[in-house]
Amino acid sequence: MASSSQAMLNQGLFEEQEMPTQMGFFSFAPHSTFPQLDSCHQSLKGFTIPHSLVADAPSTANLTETLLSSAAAKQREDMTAYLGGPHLLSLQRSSANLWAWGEVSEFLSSKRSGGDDHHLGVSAMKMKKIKARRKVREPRFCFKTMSDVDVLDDGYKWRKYGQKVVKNTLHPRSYYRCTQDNCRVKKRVERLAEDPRMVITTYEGRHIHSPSHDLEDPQAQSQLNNFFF
DNA sequence: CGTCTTTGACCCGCGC
DNA sequence: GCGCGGGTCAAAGACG
Repeated sequence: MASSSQAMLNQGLFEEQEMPTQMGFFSFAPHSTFPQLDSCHQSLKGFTIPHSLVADAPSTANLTETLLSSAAAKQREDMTAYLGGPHLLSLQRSSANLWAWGEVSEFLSSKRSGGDDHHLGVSAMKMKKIKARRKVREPRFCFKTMSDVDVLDDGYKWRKYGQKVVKNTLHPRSYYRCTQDNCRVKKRVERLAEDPRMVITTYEGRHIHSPSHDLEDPQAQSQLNNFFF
C-alpha cells in the first residue's frame, strides 16, 4: 500500500513542473482508479486520488484541504529527489502569502544592500504598493485536473460571480465565491489553452467552515467514513 | 418567489 | 497620461 501510493504520487500528483511565480502547481492523473469513490462521492469521479492522501482525509469534507496540505508535505519530503531540481518551488511556501513573502525578501535585501536613496531601504512608493497588494491577496494554490466538467465538486457551495474571456485562450475563465456567510474564499476555473482537456482550478483564501455537502447528506458522509477508515 | 447565472460596465494595477 | 487586461459588481433574466 505504501509503495503503491508512493508510485501513484510520483506518477500523478507531481507530474507537471509548471510553476507560475505566485503559486504552486500540481496535477492529478486522469481517469479514476478509485471505483469505491464513485459510489460514495459521484462528483469526484474521474479524478485519481492517491491512497495515502485519501486515508489522511478526515472526510470528503476536508479532501481538498487534505490533498493540498499533504501535497505540500509530500513535496517537501520526496520531490526534490524525484524531480532532482533546485528549480522546485515548495508548496509550503506557496500556501503562504507569496506576495508578502516576496516583499519581505525584497525588503531584507534592499536593507542589506545599504539602500542609499531610501530611508530604511524602501521608498514611500514601494511601501504604498506593498500595502495595496497585502490588502488584496489571500493565500492561493492551484491544481490541474483532466476532466470533461469544468467545476470539480469539492464539497463546498460556490456562486459564480463573473466570467471573463482571457487573452490568447479560446476558453473563458469563471470566477466563483463561497456562498457561506463571512467566508471570503474564491476560486477561478479555466481550461488550459494548450490542452483544453485540462482544467485549472485556483483557490484563494481558506474556508472558515466545513463543506456544506456532507451536512446536507449524512448518508453520504457515513458511507465516506466507512470507505476512508 | 428565492436563488443562481449571465453579461456588460466599471475599477484598478501595470507597462509603455 | 493612456490603453490594456484581469477581476469584480450588479441588473436582468432563467430556473426550479
